Amino acid sequence: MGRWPGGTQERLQEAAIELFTERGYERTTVAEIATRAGLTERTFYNHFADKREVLFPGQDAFIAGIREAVTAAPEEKSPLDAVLAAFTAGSDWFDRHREAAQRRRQLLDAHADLRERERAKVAALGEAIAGALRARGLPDPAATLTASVCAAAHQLGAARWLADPEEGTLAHHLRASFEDLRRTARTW
Amino acid sequence: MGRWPGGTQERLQEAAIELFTERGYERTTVAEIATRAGLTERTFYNHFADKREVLFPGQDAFIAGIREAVTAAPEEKSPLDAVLAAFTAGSDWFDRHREAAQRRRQLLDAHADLRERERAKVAALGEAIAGALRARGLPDPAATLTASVCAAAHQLGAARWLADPEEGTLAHHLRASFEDLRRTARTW
DNA sequence: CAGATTGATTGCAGATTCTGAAATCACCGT
DNA sequence: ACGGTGATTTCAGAATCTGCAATCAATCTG
Repeated sequence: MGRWPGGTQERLQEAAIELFTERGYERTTVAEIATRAGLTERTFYNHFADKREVLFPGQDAFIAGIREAVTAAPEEKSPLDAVLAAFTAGSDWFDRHREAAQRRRQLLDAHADLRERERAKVAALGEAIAGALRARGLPDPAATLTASVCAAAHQLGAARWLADPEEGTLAHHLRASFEDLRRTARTW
Repeated sequence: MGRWPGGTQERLQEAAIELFTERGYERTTVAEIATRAGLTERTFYNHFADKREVLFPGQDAFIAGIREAVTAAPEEKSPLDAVLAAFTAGSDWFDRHREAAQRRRQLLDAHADLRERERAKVAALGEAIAGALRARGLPDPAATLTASVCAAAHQLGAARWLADPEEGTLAHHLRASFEDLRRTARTW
């Protein structure tokens, strides 16, 4: 639609990652990001709620997708299996963007502000899963606790996926983490 | 310690809670909080890293206390029991401040900014527990997963404690939540 | 007791984040 | 050609947060 070159969000994200990598998160201003992308500061805020959000593109859509996948999972599946299936369903997209994910992770690790936002996203993922599990008929407190631990297992799996020198798939590491979870839970 | 009236942090916290309750979080400025406490905006920032932090007094000390208690727990205790004991150890302090905790919770529930900070604190608690469990000899990934689920159970117990019309103790609700956790985990 | 020290508070300047409202711009259908 | 549409821009401004120097009163020191 528009005479403006498309991919505005993408250009802003790329500019942001470049600048954050060059000078660090705090030392780059939103105005600088926008300028590098050939846009203005105000346009940045038309696309992202705040400065941090530029590093979490599509997270809300991802969470919504997980919610729907869990809700729509076959009834006979156990809660954990339903969530694991939802996680692995679109995981090859991440496999195709492994390198970008690694760069992003370095940035998150280096700045407390960004880690705080990430933890909020993880918590939001957990709450979304909890809602979906309740919709499947799992009552509280099981829904809340199961959802929290699934979100934790997802974090664990993603961390191992990024750290794996063999470059195994995300789906593989997610399955392994859920297996570890079951093993660990038996000791509780 | 000084000619200035003591309890500066406490006065700022009370002023903040009052104003947040009256007009909401976004609609009160740091300058207003400081003025109501008889201080200046700059002094507020001498005591709190940012505007949100005024609603999380002593959280870092609390987390440090849990870390130490878990680390120092008797070796024969299971990880879950060690964490539960750490949680319940100082929980009567909260019982004595139940009403304040409820007011605080209402504020957190009403403002996404504040919930984000809370989730970050919960995550920090989880990471502290994970470190303590590793120090006790529990290897990863069990340490990470156990710590996450303990933090989740703590949240659950605290929520029930605040919602309980019978006003049962926090320790009681924490034990109940850990019991629910074990029960739920058996179904995984 | 005068003087130095200390620690908390203050004043001020300024960069930066984020918002609201109105204006601009070019594509698109009619 | 003309108006609608959606994205971008411009502008003004409030609020957050930081750095630095100054102030102030209590306490320590000789």
